[in-house]
Amino acid sequence: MIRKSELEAIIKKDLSELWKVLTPEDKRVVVENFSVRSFKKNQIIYAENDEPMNLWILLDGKVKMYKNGVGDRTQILRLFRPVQYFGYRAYFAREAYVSSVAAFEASTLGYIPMKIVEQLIRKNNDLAMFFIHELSRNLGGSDTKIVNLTQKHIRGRLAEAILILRDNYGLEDDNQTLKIYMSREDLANLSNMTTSNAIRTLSGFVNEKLIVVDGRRIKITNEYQLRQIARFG
Amino acid sequence: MIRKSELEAIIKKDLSELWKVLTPEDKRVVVENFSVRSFKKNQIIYAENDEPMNLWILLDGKVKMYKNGVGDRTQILRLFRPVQYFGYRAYFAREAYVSSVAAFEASTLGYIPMKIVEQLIRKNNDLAMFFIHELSRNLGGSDTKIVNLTQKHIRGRLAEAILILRDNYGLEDDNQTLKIYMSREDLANLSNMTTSNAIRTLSGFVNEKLIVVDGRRIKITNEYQLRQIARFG
DNA sequence: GCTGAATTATGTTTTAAAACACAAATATAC
DNA sequence: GTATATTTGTGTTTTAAAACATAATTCAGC
Repeated sequence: MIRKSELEAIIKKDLSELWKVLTPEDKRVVVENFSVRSFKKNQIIYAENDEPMNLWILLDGKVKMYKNGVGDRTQILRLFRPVQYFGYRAYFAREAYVSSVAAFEASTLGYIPMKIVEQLIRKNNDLAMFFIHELSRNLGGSDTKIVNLTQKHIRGRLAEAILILRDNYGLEDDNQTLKIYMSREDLANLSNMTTSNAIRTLSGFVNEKLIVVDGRRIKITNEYQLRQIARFG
Repeated sequence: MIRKSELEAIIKKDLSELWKVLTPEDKRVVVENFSVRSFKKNQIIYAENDEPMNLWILLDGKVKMYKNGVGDRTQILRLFRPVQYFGYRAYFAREAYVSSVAAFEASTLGYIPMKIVEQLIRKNNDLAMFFIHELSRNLGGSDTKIVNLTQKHIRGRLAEAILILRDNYGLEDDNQTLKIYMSREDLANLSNMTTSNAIRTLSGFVNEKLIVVDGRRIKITNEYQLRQIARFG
């Protein structure tokens, strides 16, 4: 159990983007209704068809949003890093979740009942604009992803996935190594291909000296060329 | 030029969903800033990379939102019918349009500067919730589309496209014929395939007696089977 | 440390869909 | 009403990616 003062410190520090638009009264409501929960690696946070109850806030760790399609295949739709918010879309749409969310690695999450969030939104326009902005950016990304995943070839899709990982999670101190270490299968599910093809194409990039791979560690050595492949591949 | 009283009548009738959440003062602002414009068949309403200026309202006709990808290929992302709203996403995301919108057939559209809409939203929470709801539903649809277009086979994608057209534009009085008459190319662009494959697959459905085709007229004769193909194809 | 499971790797075969080619039918322009 | 362009329709070839098969390697549990 976390003490209330400690909790308030976490919220203030990590929710800054949201926090700064809240009134003192709003802040009190958030603190009263905020909970923290830890998830193990691969643990599911919520699943497709579940009823949306909470606004989730990733405080520490890495999380993937994905959707299961036809015949065992999985598509990773979005990746989250601290401090990002999810779980609100289905609630606002008044429908069940259309995707699942699971932890990539051991992660800490905060959550607030969506009913509380909705009450706050109905009184605070800046908060409403925050969600409008988030939803709008996600929708643009989703529309762009449709075209990338359907029209680009395998090499282009994988190159793009690698660059997305770089943009999302950043690089280690060497300024080259991706800060996320994911399985070939996840890499495949992110870029709409089979695991074998992810492995094969990744090896291709290594042969072409675009990247250096050591287990799950990916080091980008020729970003320019990788970007070319992502654009036209 | 349309008279103000006439304009107000159009707005009240067609914008009802939005209209009913507006205060008298909001309504006055909408009427003052509302314009109407006609578009010919295939005319572009706005294009990718344009700066978003207006909230568009389709009053009459049919409109497609699409995105050009690699090598001439086009993906139709969404279809609109009266009275639906678009053009606001990019403005809220503070980015240029990532897709284009064009008229399928001769259409009439209303538009309001997004600056005005934003001012209204900042004062009216119900209006904010309206856009949150719209964005949320679109985002769910877009995420689902990603999986459908990447994982289903050609037959499944086309079957689904036909059912989407049915849900979007409804049926003629015979309760079987789609109320939209689109080219094989548009049908292909909607379901992520080449025009030849759209033609070929459509012929296949005719042979299997799932549909009857007469030029651009599509009559659904075996909806159950079509739905099966859409689900598992 | 050993054992079984999961992950990574690579070669081969199969297949779905694109690309190409060309003809027929419609639609559009003059 | 004729000419031209566009759309529709089919057959054939090519190709990108999946499916299948089988090791090698790494990881996790006991």
